[in-house]
Amino acid sequence: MVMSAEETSPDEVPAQGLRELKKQMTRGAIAAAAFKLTLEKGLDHVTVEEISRVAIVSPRTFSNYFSSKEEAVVSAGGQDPEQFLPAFREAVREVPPLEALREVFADYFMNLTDDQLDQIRQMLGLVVQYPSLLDVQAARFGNLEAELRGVVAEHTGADEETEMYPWLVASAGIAAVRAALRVWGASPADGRDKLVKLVQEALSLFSAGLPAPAPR
Amino acid sequence: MVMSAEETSPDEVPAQGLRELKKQMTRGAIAAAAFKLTLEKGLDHVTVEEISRVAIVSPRTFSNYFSSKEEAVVSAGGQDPEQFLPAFREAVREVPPLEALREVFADYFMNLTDDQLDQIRQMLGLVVQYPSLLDVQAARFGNLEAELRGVVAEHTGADEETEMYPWLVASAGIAAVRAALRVWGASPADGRDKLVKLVQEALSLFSAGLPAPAPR
DNA sequence: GTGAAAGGTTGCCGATATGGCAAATTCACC
DNA sequence: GGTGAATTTGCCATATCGGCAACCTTTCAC
Repeated sequence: MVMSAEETSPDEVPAQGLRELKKQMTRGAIAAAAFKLTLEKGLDHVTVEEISRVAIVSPRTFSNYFSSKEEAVVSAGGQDPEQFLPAFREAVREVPPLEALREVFADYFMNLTDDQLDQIRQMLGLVVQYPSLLDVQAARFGNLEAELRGVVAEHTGADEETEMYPWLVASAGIAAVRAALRVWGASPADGRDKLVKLVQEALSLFSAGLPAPAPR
Repeated sequence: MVMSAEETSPDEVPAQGLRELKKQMTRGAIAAAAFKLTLEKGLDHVTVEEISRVAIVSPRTFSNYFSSKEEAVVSAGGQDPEQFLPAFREAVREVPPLEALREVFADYFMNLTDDQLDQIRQMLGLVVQYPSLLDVQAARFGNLEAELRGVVAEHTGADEETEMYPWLVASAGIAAVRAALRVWGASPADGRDKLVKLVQEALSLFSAGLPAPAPR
């Protein structure tokens, strides 16, 4: 009989060893190079070739990982769906979906390092400056939204094809994060705590039905 | 003395005459060609050159109007921000923002022709089939969202830079439309009325704070 | 009308990007 | 250590992106 094949090592081997690790490092190196060069020289003075040179890969390899320089730049922000899904899956079993989103996102932002926060600020700047980056970022958020939607559908038993609830909840979660990031990004003095507070506030507003503010 | 210069004709001259009109026709012809060819041959078997040939313009002119074939295809869907903004501006003075969105979108979908509805269904199919089209469509929705947000901010006196409310309301409006479209698109038998009903229902759910459905 | 200015379209073309294919290299596993 | 699978790379054909200048059409003032 053959054993389960993942029993090789006791500790932290990601999935299948060196191979996967190097792939992540390559991807990270390319993304980091793209991000750094864009900050330095502006998006349109950066070419795939130069990014590849800095990341020490061939241009052909760049294409294996990203389909455009914009994608590489934006992906330097982190925030892959995998970052949130397990925690969300867990949280949604304990509390209502919107509440679960609040927990998961607050937790994520609360535990960022200072460097990561700085990077997010820089990314916000780039995204505001270059519409093409904004579009790519929107696409990334769209992917995350789709994953969240799937979890909501799975958990509540609602069919994505015929019920809007999963769509609306997932959209609300993403919208909360985006709004919080943008407003936070506008105040350079604000730190991690403020960002967390904004995210929670945004989701609370959704829970409250987005009441219209008092007219002036 | 010179008169106001727009008094030329009694009826429907769009803005500044033939020039603008021809531009819109050119844009429409390119978009229609791109859409039609994509339906017939699939996105990746369509080139800018072919689209241009069908639309009877030079490839160079294609570039003057669209920055990619994806953009041309998606823009065939209509739904430019200009379609909604005036009505929304008006409605938001009478009722709360979410309610205004409900009115405006319901009104828009209710008054579509059958041909337009068919086209929307076809576009939904393409967007589901080709992720790159989905991304471009998301970008377009993003533009509309930004315009709506501006109106909300202007009307409520909330500063987009420092307050999340305009972001959240505009996001909810777009999310409602997207969810309604997708769910509607999954049932080929449903007509205009159903779509309108879905949009209204989605916005009602937002107003109600997205209550979690009863667990099963 | 008529002529001049403004705006749109096009051809030309270089810089880049995209992605198939096969050879070369690297890693996993026995 | 050796073998098979996965990754990287070079080569290269096709396609896109846009600057520039010439050409054509509409607008506007007289």
